[in-house]
Amino acid sequence: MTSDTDLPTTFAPAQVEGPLYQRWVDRGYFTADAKSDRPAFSLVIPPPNVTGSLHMGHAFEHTLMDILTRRKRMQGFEALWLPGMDHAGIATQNVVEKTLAVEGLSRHDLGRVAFLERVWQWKDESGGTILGQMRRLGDSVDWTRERFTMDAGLSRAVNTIFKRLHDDGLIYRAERIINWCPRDLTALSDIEVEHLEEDGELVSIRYGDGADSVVVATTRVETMLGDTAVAVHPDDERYRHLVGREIELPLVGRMIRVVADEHVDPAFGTGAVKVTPAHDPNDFEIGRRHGLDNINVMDDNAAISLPGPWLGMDRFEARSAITEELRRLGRIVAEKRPYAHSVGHCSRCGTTVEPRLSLQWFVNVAPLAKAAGDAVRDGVVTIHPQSQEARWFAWVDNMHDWCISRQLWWGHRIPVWYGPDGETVVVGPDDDAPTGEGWRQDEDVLDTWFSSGLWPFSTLGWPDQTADLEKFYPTTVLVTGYDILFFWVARMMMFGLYAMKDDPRGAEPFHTVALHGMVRDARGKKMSKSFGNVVDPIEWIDKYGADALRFTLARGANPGTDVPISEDWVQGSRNFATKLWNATRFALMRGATTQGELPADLSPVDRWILSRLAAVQVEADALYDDYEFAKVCDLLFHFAWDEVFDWYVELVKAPLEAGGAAADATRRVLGEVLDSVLRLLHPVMPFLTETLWTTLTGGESLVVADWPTADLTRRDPQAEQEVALLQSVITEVRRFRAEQAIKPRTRLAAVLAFDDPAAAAAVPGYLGQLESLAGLEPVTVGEAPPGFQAVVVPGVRVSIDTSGAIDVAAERARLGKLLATAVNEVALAEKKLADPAFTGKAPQPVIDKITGRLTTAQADVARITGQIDGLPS
RNA sequence: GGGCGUUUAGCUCAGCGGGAGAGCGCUUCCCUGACACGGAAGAGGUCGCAGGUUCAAUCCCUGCAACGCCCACCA
Repeated sequence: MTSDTDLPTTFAPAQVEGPLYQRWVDRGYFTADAKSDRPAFSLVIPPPNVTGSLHMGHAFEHTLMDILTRRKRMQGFEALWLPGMDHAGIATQNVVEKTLAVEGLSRHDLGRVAFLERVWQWKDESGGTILGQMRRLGDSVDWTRERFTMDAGLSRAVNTIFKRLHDDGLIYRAERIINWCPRDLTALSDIEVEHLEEDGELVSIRYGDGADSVVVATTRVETMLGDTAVAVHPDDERYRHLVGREIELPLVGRMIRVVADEHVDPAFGTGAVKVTPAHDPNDFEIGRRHGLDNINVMDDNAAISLPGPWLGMDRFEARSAITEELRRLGRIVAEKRPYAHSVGHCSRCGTTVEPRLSLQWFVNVAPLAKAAGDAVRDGVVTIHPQSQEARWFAWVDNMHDWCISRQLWWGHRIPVWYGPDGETVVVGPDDDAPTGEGWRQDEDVLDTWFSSGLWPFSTLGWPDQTADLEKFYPTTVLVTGYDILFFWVARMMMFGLYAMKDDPRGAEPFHTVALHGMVRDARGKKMSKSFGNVVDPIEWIDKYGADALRFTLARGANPGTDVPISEDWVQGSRNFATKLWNATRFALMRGATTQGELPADLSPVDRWILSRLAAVQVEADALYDDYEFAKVCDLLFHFAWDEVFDWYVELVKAPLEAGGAAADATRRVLGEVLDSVLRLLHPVMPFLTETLWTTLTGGESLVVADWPTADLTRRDPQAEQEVALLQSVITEVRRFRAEQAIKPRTRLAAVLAFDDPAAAAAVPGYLGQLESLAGLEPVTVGEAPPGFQAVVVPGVRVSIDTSGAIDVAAERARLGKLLATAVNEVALAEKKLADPAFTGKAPQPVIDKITGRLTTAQADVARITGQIDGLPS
């Protein structure tokens, strides 16, 4: 009766996973064919500069994408990841590769090396960031800006979009106030600036003298050197006499104008504002309106550049020095310290950002952002979960122009050339760069999000009309974290909608944005180096298996919310994996098979589990479709473990022992159920299910197997009811035994009697199961002899031979508790039903439900009372 | 300064107008020939606080509190 299985007795993930992965790759399961006539399912996988590195968050993201892809592939789609790490050709990755080369690693080590993380986290002795490191490595690595090379395809795409936007007037070069990082020596876009609440100072200074004086306040005293005006509100009576006149700027001695501008809030402070057009965005706008001069007072390092006593002094030193001097001159009217206000910091290195006038390249985002907002508003693109849409609109509808030039060492150089006579030429993808004396290319590189924003189509060969682009654009879904909604998703939307606007298939880069949360530790804390709670996914994969880690991540993946993860959970998943392994092994030993048709004549237990399977399949499909991975995992976990393994397999043991046609049928059903369960679980536990499934079915691979579809004709409410009754009989007897402290090995004789025909018809068919699962032996049907103790469930009385030796007190206590809840239930239901307000207004189904509840509760009361009365005194 | 979210069992989280759920942890019993990474039976919550709407509120509304996140050019 025991058949051979290929499964080792113990489950060792490592021995299963590596070889399988290689086999899938070798057979091309991970490549997609643009020419196939299968429907396309494509998703965008973030380039490495987006995901950062192969840390837990990356593992999480990969897990979600792979879950989607595997299921879709099984459902008959041509599934494509765009384009996977192997094709990544963006600038950052080149840097990374060179870095890895220095350490003697290759890209194939990516799975084990948290590569980019390392690059970003590098600090030299002075606390410098990546820049310093690159300079340090400069001797051994050839990566100067000029010689930097990029993937040709991406380069072409970047140049194409740049030129198109420029020619449409959507990219321009201008002097604007930008966020400047004096440490990294580069401009930053708005979202690269992190605002932090800080204790600063608010200093009120008197400008001008006598009747022509006015008090202004500032948190950045040093900028006063560049003031070119004082602004007041046009309707402010207090200052009306000053408007248009000039007053003297202290320390500097320059005469500055008093201007009237709507921007000034007369109720704030003194109602007068110092205007520094070169160091404040608001002031810059005021300056533009009034034709003021822009005086830049700092150099790239944020040291004072204005000739005078403070020349060369750092901005913060200058702040106190200048304050001191003003105080000496009696110019300071008030000082508020500490003054809490928020200050911008470089998101890369933490340095306080200096708003500063600078000549940079910008994208005019208004029309692009509007399109991005409309796409979601019009339902062309769906953001999932929907609750995140609000954030999207708030952002997209209020976006400022995007500063895209960076003074960094890596990145895609701006495709603009300047001629000796002031010419400016934007070089398109098919143009030759101008040559000759005096021509030079713009020194700056593009914001990394500029090239990343092209990802969905540049990776498909755009601007060429490739077969890939034809088939896979627009992509089906983008899976990514809510933290980069604005960084990356927004850029892809803007570029996609713009660049592909003439595409008949649709311009949007993806139809659905599925947002997930951040991976956190067991206490819900963000994983971070400083907390010391960062876990390398490889560590847990080695310890518990990739399936265990993946199942854990998937099981925590509620859309849009963060995922706490801890070793305990991974252990739990590993336990589930082991359970699956052992259960399947057992089934194989008992001859479970997937060969042949399902027999028409099945036992109620077989019909029950098939019925449940059909229900679970329907539910699982709906959840998978809705990106509800946590719920899918939960559903399948409980169906497999509780229903299939703990009940079905146990109930079926006795019939299988008995043999015959019924046993053959059950072997087939067992095979059928496992087959489907393994398929359903494959997306979330690919390695384990592949091994088990191929052994069970002899099939080639789950990767190319069909997704199971629910057979609704198998739904069988009667069988479900019957088994539910059986389960409650067994459970009640077990509970009785446990409370009576009856040794598990002790076999007790029992006699069954029935209170309703359905039970009388069903239960006698399960005497074998009652014996093995409830520890009863022998079990007969008939009149209960005196002295037997009755365990009663609705419809069935099980009289058990306890040889008079039962713990009456314990039993009385147990029954008393049951009675109390039943009595309570009756009272509650009666009260409700007696209330005309309830019966008058509640919907009929609810009333029926309560009525039904009352009936059962009343029956329970009678039943339990009878039991208590039957107890020996 | 705006906006959003969270508050349910010891921990991490589901649920969301009509009988409080899961995983882990905990208690008791059991090494029964698939599995002790297991099996069986349990304990544990006035669903943040205060009002309101409703026949009915953990679920809807209002206020409050705590925590968290995002956004922000108010000197």
